[in-house]
Amino acid sequence: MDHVIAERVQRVIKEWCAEQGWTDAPVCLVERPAEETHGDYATPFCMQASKIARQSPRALAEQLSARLLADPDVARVVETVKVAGPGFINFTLSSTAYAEAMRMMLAEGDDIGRGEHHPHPRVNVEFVSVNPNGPLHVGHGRYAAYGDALQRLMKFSGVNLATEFYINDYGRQMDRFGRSIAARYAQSFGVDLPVPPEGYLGDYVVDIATEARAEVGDRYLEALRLAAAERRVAVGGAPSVSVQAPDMAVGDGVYDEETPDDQTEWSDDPAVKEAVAFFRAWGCRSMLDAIRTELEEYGVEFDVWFSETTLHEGGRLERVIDRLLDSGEAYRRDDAVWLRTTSRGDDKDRVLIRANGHPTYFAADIAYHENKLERGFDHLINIWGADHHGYVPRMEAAVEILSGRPGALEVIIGQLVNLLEEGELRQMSTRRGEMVTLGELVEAIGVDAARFFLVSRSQDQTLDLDIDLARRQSQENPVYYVQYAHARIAGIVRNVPEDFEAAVPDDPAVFASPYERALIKRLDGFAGMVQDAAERRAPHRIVGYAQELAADFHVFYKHCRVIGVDPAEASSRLALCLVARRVIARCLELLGVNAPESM
RNA sequence: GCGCCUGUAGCUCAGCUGGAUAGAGCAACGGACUUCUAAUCCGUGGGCCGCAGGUUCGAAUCCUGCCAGGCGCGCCA
Repeated sequence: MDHVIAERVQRVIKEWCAEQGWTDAPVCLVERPAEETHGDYATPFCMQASKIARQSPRALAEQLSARLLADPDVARVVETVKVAGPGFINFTLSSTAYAEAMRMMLAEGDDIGRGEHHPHPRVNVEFVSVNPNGPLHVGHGRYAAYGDALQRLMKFSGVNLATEFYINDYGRQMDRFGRSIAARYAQSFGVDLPVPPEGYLGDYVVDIATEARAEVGDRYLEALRLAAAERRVAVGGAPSVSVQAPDMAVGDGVYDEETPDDQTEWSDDPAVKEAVAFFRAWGCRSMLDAIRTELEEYGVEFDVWFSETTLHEGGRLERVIDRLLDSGEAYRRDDAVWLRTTSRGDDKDRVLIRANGHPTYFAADIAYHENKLERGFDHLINIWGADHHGYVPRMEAAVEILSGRPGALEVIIGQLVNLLEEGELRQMSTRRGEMVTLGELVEAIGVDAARFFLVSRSQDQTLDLDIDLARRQSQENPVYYVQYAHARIAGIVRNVPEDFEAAVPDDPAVFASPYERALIKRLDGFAGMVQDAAERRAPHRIVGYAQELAADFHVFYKHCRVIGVDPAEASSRLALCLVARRVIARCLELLGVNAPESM
């Protein structure tokens, strides 16, 4: 309907401009006015063209509206043409336009709104990508809901796309996690081996240690006794570090390098190292299983799970760094290897290999993104939390160097979730184990409400989530409003007599009410909304659209009966219901929310 | 200090590649169920769109400055 009317109006106006001899006339926009009394469509063309025409916008509009009405193609779908306001031309649609639009939408079936599939470019969307050393928290839930809705939306709009989870299973944080589990394991045997000061103190660490003990018994007990003994010597008899959490948030400025615990480790004894390696691997597998299961229950699945460790083990890092050195994009200075990211807009060059010989996280990320490009992806989308936005310029520069073209990497920064409980801001820390997990949120309000709510706001907006409200809201959450519309339609369809057929008869009396027309117009806007939301990476628009659609349906439902009216009206309304049901179901599917048949 | 994000109704937020009288949900108040599900519908009240300039026929939207909040700025991950 949008295109049908826009094209016809634009053609007439273009012809008219040509007759006037204007070569640089402005583009004629045809849009839906915000105010319903202004008609179904409107164009501000005359205001824009009045300068060239050397006439007032209104005078121009009078001439053009007469011309438009005289055109048979326009007259078919347009009921009235009016000049209004400062010089708008407003149109209202004819009943023929509604009937034609409905026939087209009905014929599209389940594919209504689906974009044409484009095999190129191949797009990779990476999101969530956490260290597997703790449960997912609410912020991850937001990025998961956003990323998954975005990938579903982009696929539906026609993009060739695969999703990916990067497992940060390498490095110091994982070592600390391994030693935290080892300490809990040792403690379960009564050994005084405290959790490291930079370790993880959540109860789930104890659970993992318990599982490990059930599996391996006391196999690592002696090694950890040794670690406890050596450690006591190393700290010179000072009281061992309390098992209680230090009052310290993540990222409070304490440099990791200066943490003595990391420098001394527990012991150089091979048996101790082996024990720590075991608990690190055990914990990683255990957490990863838990995360995968939790995401599945949350309705989020990935095409590829990519382990950072495989980059280090396969010699990939060395290869890519050699390549960068050969090409001159990287260089050596002060015993370190640097990447010349300043050549691509970064503030300063970045270290790839530290003076101590260890690669940085950045180096691993470069190897990883090179791998994505080698796997044939043309466009890489990464969804990161706001706390990583300082990392964006160097990564964009790196991918530009790797791919040879700017813009191959698109980083979408998601803002954080502030949790409010009893009106108080709740600080979160993975290591202290003090946080609201995604699991707790889902338990409180359910998957449907959690996903619907967490994706309902623009991702670049910080989101205040009041836990108490979320708990209470379970009955009045907007998600139920949309689901209820779906269930109501399902009810109608169930109750329709067998011989009923959905169809749009050629009868001017069909779709005469404003309630039916509003619903048809809304449904007609679905395809445009999909394309727009996909291009803008804005799945929250689906939420707004779905609520508006549901509202239009509930009004229709109140005023227009389907069963028990005359046959032409009944079959046309049934057609309207079927299309509405498909579109609501599609919106909910794109959001990862259930579309219930009854409630 | 520099960079990114954000300031819109009592609350949570849409609208931001410029269009007419700025919207929704929640909260408040008043109505509507003999008929396909009342988790619904109808109505009422509620706004210097952070502030000040600029561009434009037209600015919540674009530009500049200021104010306020969040995040970031390491040879950490």
